[in-house]
Amino acid sequence: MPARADSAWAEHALRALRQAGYRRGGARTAVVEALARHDCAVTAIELDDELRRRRPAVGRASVYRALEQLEQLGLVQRMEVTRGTAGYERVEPGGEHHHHAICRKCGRMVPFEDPKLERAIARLSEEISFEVTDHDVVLRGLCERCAD
Amino acid sequence: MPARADSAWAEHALRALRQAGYRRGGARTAVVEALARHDCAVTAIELDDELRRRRPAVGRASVYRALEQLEQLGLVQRMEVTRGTAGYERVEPGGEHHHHAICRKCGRMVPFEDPKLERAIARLSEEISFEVTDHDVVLRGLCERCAD
DNA sequence: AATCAAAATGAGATCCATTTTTATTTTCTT
DNA sequence: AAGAAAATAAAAATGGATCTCATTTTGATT
Repeated sequence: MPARADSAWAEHALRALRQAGYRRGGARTAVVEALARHDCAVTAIELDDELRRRRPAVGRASVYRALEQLEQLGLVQRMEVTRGTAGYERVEPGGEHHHHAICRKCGRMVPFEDPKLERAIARLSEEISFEVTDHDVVLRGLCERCAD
Repeated sequence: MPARADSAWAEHALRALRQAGYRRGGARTAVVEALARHDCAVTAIELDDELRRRRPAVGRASVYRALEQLEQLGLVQRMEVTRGTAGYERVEPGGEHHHHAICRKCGRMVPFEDPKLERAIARLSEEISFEVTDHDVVLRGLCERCAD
């Protein structure tokens, strides 16, 4: 489980961006720092809300652009959290990562991890004629609170 | 692997709809039959294109409505195929189902199935404090053709 | 068969997350 | 300090999905 306010990840991400040839930029840095503050998936809109009121304000397009670049470098993971809106969360450098159970009623997201699942996916990725770089598992149903 | 043009599924679905209290309706039936013709995920837009030119034409809203009802009853599975667009495909009554590897370059979708993966997910679904009804696994990467 | 309330439908308007455009500012090299 | 390339913000555009509402169809009840 990732720690809250993971500034180690922020440094890691900024370093990786630099190394990938990106120049430094205030908006992108702000997005990285905002992501570091969240311990589970955030939507672009939520990030935009957080960062719009800053001085200087960060534009919506910059948020999306930064998220895309971060995803490209494998620094964040993108997933659909509700119909039509994506959530983003940081990927720990160690490689360990979690997936999510999402409640179809209230939208609550419960993270989980499972080595067996990861192993099955890893094996599978080798077998198919496809260069797999990423995977995403979502369980859907009802959370404790919403279950009848 | 589901057979092409699965009319058994269509009958199954129409029966289930009836049983769920829905009256019969031309648009919904047309959507069911269209889904039965496809052996892998189709987008709502694609279905709309197919059905719009029919006599009588099926409206876009009816396509989305039907898909939502079918999904609710567990008759079709919804998944994100590309950023911001969902794909739908029929769920076989037997319970066997497949997942997809999706190419980030060309969007090509390669279905696969894996009992080990299913088993890992089934076990997991028991363990977490969540009433899991559904799951979705997506592998992303480059397909044979697009791999450098 | 006729009636009627409820359900289903289609066309278009609308919503909303995301992307594109464009003019401006910032970064970094020379 | 100068200039080319990259980054940015604001606004407009895009596009999938949803909503509205007037009309048609369905199926239970006469």
